[in-house]
Amino acid sequence: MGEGSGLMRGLDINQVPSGAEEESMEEEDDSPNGGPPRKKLRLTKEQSRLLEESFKQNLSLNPKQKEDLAMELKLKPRQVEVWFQNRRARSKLKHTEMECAYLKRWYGSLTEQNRRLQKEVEELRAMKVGPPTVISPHSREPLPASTLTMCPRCERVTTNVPFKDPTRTTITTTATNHPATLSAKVPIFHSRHPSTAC
DNA sequence: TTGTTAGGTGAAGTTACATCA
DNA sequence: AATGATGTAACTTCACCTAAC
Repeated sequence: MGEGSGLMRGLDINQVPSGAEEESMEEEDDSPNGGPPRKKLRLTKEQSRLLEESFKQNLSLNPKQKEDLAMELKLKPRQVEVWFQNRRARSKLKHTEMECAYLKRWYGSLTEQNRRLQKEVEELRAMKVGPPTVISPHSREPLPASTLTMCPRCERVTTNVPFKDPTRTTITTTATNHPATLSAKVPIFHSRHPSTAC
């Protein structure tokens, strides 16, 4: 349905940066299907620079902007359009790759955090001494070890409130800031206990 | 007001060519 | 010189939106 089918079929785009091609650029390529192989334009440095500059200002162009830019670059509007489409795609791909890398780091961090906490749980269990020594800031009462968690940034043990099940042995972390629901934002630690806690 | 149609556009995926190691 | 990898211009298809009717 889009302009791609039919309209642009067989419309080979060869850059002819001579100025006299404005006319010929508008007409369809007379090569039939299966005709001569399509040539591939390589944009000049200056063209790329201008396109990039324009892209920084607008991620997409309206018809007038497209026309003007094409005129300025001595390209067809369609070429400018295609360039912007591909540029947006590259931009998105890059962002996705960065997000993927971030998630991998986050996963690694969580794995490490989990490992430390498991170790701590084991240690606390092994101690088998009476009541834990951590005092709740709220009730002023000693807290069970299972309510404790550790901030991986400051390495301090903090409480995992609200506390409901004293028999629970696994330590859960609140996932309200899961990065999958964010868009490449950083940070997750300290989410439950901001400035004052650490 | 609602439904239909055509045209325009963007996203996603693919193809094909140019370039380079 | 031949070749495989890579980058990217160009293409295809689909979905969505909007204006005209």
